[in-house]
Amino acid sequence: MASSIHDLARHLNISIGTVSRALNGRADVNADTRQRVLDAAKQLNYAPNQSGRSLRQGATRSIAFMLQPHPGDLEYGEPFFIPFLTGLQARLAESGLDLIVVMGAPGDYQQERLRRVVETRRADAVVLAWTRREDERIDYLTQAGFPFATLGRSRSGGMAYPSLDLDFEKAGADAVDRLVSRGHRRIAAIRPSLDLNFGHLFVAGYRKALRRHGIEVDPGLIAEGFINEAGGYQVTPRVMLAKDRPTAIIFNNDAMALGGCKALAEMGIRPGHDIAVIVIVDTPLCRYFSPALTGFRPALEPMGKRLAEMLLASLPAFAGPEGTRIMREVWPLELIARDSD
Amino acid sequence: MASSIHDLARHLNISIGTVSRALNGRADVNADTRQRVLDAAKQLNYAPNQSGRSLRQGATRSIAFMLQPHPGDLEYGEPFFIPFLTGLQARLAESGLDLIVVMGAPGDYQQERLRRVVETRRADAVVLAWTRREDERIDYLTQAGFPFATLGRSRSGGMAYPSLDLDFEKAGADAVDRLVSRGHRRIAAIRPSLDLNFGHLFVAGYRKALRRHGIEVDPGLIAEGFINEAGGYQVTPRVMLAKDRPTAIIFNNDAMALGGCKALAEMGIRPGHDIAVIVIVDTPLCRYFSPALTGFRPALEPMGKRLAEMLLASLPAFAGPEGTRIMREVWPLELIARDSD
DNA sequence: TGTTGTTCCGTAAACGTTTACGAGAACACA
DNA sequence: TGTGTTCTCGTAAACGTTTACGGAACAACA
Repeated sequence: MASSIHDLARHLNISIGTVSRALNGRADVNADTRQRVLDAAKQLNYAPNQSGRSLRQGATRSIAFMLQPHPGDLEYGEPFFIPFLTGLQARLAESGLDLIVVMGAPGDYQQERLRRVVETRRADAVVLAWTRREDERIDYLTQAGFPFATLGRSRSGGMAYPSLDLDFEKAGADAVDRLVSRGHRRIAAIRPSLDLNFGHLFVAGYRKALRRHGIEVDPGLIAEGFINEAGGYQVTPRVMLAKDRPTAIIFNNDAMALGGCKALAEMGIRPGHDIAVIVIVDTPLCRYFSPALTGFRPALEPMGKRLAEMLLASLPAFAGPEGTRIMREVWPLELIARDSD
Repeated sequence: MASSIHDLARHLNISIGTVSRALNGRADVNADTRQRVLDAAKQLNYAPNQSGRSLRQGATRSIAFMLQPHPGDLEYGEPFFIPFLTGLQARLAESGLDLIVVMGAPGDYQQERLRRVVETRRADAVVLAWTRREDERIDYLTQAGFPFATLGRSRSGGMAYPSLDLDFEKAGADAVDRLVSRGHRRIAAIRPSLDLNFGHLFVAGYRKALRRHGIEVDPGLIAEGFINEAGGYQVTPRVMLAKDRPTAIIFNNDAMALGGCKALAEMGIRPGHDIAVIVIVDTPLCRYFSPALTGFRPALEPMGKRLAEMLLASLPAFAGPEGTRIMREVWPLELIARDSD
């Protein structure tokens, strides 16, 4: 089954050097020799051995993405990344690169897996997600001189790498603006750990907008939970027990909102009627929930494509004009108004 | 940064052969030579180049899993697999194997990507999911003699491979039993394409149980939709317009149920009050939905571990006693009774 | 004829490992 | 002293590629 370049050479009675050159489209090979090689390759079902090629070229032609279940949540994972990965893979494939996703264990913060990928040279570059405010992965990669790009910002690594993020800060502010314009002044925020940079940004925007409207930020209206259904469920009652009850809640994401709405329902509070609800990162769940939840929709697949482009531009082997090396982009989050606020 | 076995040898003034033997724990190397090598390896931050090793050994020490967004759904993907992959990766890591997930484009049915992985020898074995009733991927792999295992059954490939599946047929039947015992006789089923084997199995169990109870199967109460929120939303009204309205609906999975409940809500029908709802594959969403949805919970992470074990047992390099080669297991689905039925 | 250039191809080294083979040293034993 | 055994290590080949280099064949031109 496994036919090598030697098989082709023997079959055609030419040297392996010529076969390789023909396969790789080099100029110094006769046109019909090339054709014969190509035909034979098809006939013998030839495909280059990736290990041999990588070894010789010092490049694997593949990009690694690290996927990891939420800490504290082994039940279900993050559907968020699938469309992003689809876009990423599509663009990388255009340049002949494979995308491989390496799974990490739930708790280990990826450090070990990352080292393993880098040191055993399993990939030519890495794409990071779930960036933390201070992110040791980024420090490690910059210090090791290994190419990478991130989905999400961080303060680590001197920002000398391509990164693409969503404007969670603006979304947080927009959510507040919208609620205030509808008469709300007691607005709660349910967020994940501030260590997660998007959580930090969301709350930063939320605070800023409140102040702009002359509303004092009440710490009792901000609560932190695990970034899943259980987190929202546990934490939402806490803000509802504040002296002066909130009339609106902004949730970081769909899962937290789902858990939160469950808690509200158990307290006899109906989202969309008795309280306004907005979620920052919109998903199909928000759309099909009853009431349909107002949220901000990210363009995940285009983002995947774009980050691939930015990463490619930073790789010497693919770089275009020198000027376009490091890029940092922040994409807007589009408000989808529905029934919950 | 990248230190090779030659660097170690030069540094210690011994031959690369000895270094390699020391690193690989072979017997014919002096105890303190080994210790010196190990120390130097740590000091020089040595990690074996994966390409070199694979090339020499003819094995990559990694297993591939194919992940692919739903056809017709580029918005969000399948969180189902994350805990499964976590279990898979954990068990594989114990045997020194890496798990890589290769992303496919949404439409391409994986055939091309699969060929690519196999022919370029990027992995030593493959794990397949979303098995179809007749699955050309399985045919291809068996015919190519490439090791693999599947999450889900199929009729393809002569069953000469390890596979692990959930008992969707029994779950379908159990759901019917439960509903009948609560007085329902008009029970609808919302399913995905019958080509997806779990969809087929679920409906088979549903039909069988109905007949056992002497209830005629009404084709008007079975509807097919995309296996996502939109699918459930589109298709649910169809069964509700049957002459003799159903009093209960069984949904294939959470996303379809979410869409279906939305459609019901718009018709003024309240799940748990006006109609009973059960979903086959339970998720946290079911638990936190209002009303909480009765469903059947799979043990995803243990399943990942188990399938890894079965796959390992089928690989010559890892096989234990010869007798334990091909295994096929079907795991039960545990009913979680909640408020929706 | 001699020189120069072009086109095409073969040779061989190199990438970083693992491993079969053999050899030197040390030791045991008669 | 001679023989055999054991321990330890070095040598070199091999895995499947890519590619620098050089050479053969031929054409063009003076």
